[in-house]
Amino acid sequence: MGKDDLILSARPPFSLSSVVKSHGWASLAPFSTDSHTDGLTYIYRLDSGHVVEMLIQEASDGVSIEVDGQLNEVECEEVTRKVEYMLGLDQDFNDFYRLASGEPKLANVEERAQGRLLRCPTLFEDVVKTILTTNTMWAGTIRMVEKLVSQFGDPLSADPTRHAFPTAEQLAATDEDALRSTVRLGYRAPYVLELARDVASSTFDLESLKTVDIPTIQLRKRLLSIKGVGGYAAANLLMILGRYDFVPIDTWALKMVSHEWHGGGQVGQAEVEAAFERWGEWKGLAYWFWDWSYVGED
DNA sequence: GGTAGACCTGGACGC
DNA sequence: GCGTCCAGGTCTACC
Repeated sequence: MGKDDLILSARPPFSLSSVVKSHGWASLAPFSTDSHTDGLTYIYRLDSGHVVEMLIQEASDGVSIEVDGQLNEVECEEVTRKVEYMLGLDQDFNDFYRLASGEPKLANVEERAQGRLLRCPTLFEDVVKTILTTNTMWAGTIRMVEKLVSQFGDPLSADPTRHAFPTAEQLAATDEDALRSTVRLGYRAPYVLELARDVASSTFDLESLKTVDIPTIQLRKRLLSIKGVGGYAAANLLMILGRYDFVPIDTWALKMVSHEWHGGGQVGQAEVEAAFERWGEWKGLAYWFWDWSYVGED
């Protein structure tokens, strides 16, 4: 495989920019955005162990992928499969757009091709990152993920200062003290370690949850069985998995709903759920892309 | 089923 | 430079 020779098409409407801006994942290692090329880069560890940098850019009907170095046919197929999943190229939001067309607060979702949420190549990486978003500021999440990647991920051969996200096996081989003292995970360290060990030992087939054909409520229960994953984290992960039946309720959600419908007064989970109940299986997306009136001080 | 308190880190602030 | 307070979800124990 040479440069610029992978072109993937997406189900329209599609906007790479919308996927990149869909949530904060693009600013967490080993993702990065490139202002010069307006593209998304990701340092990816192939199944073979070979670490490459992928540059993903908008193309006419989808995206182009440029990979540093030569890939064989099997590796090209792997990169194609992963990028299709990460960007949700085949995801269909037409039912959501039809519902949203009557709601002024969601008036632009179709025009902006909003709906897809950027995903990591493995659910393991998405779960670890989600755990690292809980009970901390966003700057703390960025810092923890960066340290986790630089300490335990395999280096990019072209630039050994940059690394891929560590595999479950690599994290399973470390210990709680290292995760606490080096990565500063605090009380999250045993959660990440337990998950890594369960996945590495095949005690927990986490990746199968990407495609498992079970009701959302059951999928949520499986996610909640992971230590460190509570209601907010499970709803966030369900969104990543393309299930939008739950709203990820954090302090920001409470604040937004409070100002949108309750005059800034105190609200709880029940009020947030009630506010989006009418959106049914799309309530997570309706919440996510809602055009909030309150901009606040943060 | 609901609730209180502990868990950690880093930033802000006062002294 | 040091101490204190605070923000951020989840877990566990208890009622």
